[in-house]
Amino acid sequence: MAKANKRTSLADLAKELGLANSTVSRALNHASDVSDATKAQVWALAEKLHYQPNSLAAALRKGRSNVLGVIVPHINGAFFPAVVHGIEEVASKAGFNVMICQSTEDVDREKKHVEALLKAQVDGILVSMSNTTRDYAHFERVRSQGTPLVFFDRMPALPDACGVVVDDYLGAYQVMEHLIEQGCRRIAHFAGPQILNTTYDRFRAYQDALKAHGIPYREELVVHLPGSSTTAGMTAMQQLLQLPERPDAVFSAYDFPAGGALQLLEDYGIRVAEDIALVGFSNEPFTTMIKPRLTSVDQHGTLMGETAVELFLQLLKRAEPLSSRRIVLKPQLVVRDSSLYGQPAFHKQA
Amino acid sequence: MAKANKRTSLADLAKELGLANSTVSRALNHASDVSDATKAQVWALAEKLHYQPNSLAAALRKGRSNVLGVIVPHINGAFFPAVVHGIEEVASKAGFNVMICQSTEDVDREKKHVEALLKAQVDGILVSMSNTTRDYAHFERVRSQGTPLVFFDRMPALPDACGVVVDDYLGAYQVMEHLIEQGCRRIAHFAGPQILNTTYDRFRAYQDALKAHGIPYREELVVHLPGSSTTAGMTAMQQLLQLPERPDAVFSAYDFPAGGALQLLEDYGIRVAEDIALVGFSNEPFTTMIKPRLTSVDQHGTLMGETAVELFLQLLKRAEPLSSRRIVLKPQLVVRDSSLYGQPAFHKQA
DNA sequence: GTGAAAGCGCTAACAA
DNA sequence: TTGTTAGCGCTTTCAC
Repeated sequence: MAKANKRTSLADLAKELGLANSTVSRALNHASDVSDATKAQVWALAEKLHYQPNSLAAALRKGRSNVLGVIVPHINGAFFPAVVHGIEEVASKAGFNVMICQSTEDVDREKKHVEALLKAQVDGILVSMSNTTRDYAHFERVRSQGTPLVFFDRMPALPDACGVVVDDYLGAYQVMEHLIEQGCRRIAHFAGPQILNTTYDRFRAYQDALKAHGIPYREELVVHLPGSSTTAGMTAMQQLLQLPERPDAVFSAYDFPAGGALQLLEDYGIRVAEDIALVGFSNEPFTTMIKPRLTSVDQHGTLMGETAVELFLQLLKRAEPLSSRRIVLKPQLVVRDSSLYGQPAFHKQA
Repeated sequence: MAKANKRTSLADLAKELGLANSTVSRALNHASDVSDATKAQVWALAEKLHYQPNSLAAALRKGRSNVLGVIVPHINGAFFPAVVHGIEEVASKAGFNVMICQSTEDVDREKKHVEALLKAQVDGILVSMSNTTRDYAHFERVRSQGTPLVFFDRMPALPDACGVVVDDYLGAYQVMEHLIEQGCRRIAHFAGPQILNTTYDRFRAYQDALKAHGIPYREELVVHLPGSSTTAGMTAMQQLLQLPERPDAVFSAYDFPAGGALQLLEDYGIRVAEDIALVGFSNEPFTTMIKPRLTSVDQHGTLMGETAVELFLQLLKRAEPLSSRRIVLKPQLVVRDSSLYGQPAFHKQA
């Protein structure tokens, strides 16, 4: 009877029912101009034969795939997974399937993913740049093809780029004001890659806040992290401890290095909070699990993802390439024990 | 000149060069039976016009998409991201693009993702089941369509299922032997969903190890976690502390609840390790950041992902549905401070 | 080494 | 309400 080796196609249904392909197509797509009887007939057979529409064929014909491509640097930690979650939530409600790709902080992969997504005829691309991305030609290509392109968190310095970011400058500035308020004056900074808007802004805020409060900027108090790992923070902290005069606070551009610093300080018998204040950035879940709990800045990852998709949906609607829109979310400073300078840390009391 | 509103197609190249579509197709695919001159010509024009092959069309025609679908319960924590990383590594080397979907522990989403992947004509599906999955009809459909299906970590109790798991039973058994060796006798267990092979096996090992060592099984020492979060562990620990006699050890089926328990114990002034041993499962990065550092079991996520893809590639080769293959990886007990019962914990010395 | 023609599975004019 | 027809962009026989 049925050919064993082949999936049933729309044409199979049509033939079996003596209907035209177009009628079956309309029936399956709940078109209004098909009799209920026919619809029922078609659907019944479709169920019976386990008919699976071929979305490739539909996409080819329609010129749109209902797929949204997403490129993230990685899915470690909690931030990008949160963004992805937000993206999926809104995208699926809007009828889009999401295709997630990791660049693993590698431009070449990023480029390859852009290519692949374009070839796969995705209806739009959401990107958070890798930290090795220097030129934006691959992004220009996307837009020149007319494919909506929305950045999130990490976006290039292009005047017409569209995207959602968090106000890293503000978040970092608040961290600094908080530390200064605590009485800290020799505040060190663990800096991230200066090529990224995010960590660049955090560094700028560090500098500006110092200046605004009449605290001299000391180059020796800034350590450029080779990565965002715990060990990177341990090495950085070690370097700071070599200084003739120890800093009284460290503002790390990421949480994990701050965690590493905390471990190292403990090894040296230096009490976090009491002897040295410590602040991270990202509000990773582990910040509440360590002692003392780590002060950090929340970036509202889920909201960012949701907003990015909404931006994409707007781009999709209008044909003109929409004047560059940059949505800026407010970060949130979350003060915990680690930054309460001079106060005995919680774990010493227990 | 060129129509502004349309991407250049293979046919455009052919027309422009006065060649047949087929020739251009062969040239682009580096076929051997095309003259080098023609190839060069075609490639030059392709570059010039920024030609992007339409992989949908190719897939439709060829009957294969070179896309591998992956469904994970979530990408929180470090385990599943590690698996995904392993998958991407091997898959991309084999020329496959990976499409990642999260079920968020929701069967309905899992089913929808299966459907979507099938419709998108993926060449195979890799799944780690959600913890709400009870029937496997949607998986049967995949295989009945002839699409290779490989499970990883969480797999259904189907005799012919193919997949890669870690030996959870062994890992848990080692945990128990370790604790018993430390002198623990009132060992509690934070149990995961018993519907999942993974957490079910961890629980079984808990029971079997007790029995093997002549330690009575006490129902009141087992708490079934409502989730794998920190707070779930705090609540569970609180429950255990209500008991007339406190346990001297807790083996948690997940790391995060163990972390939660640790926090709660600290609040109660109960010293982890010294007063009560604590062990988790998964070897999350945070386990080394807390004090005392948490003993755990590593599940080799990356290797699992790599292996899963290799299994998929094997399935793809042979036409027959390959006798069920179940690859079992050895877990690794990582002993840290938290389980050294009776010994003063590291954080008290500093 | 190249071309002509058919068709993957679906949708969308247009006609009836 | 349904059918006819054409074609999305590509690959693949089969000729030449």
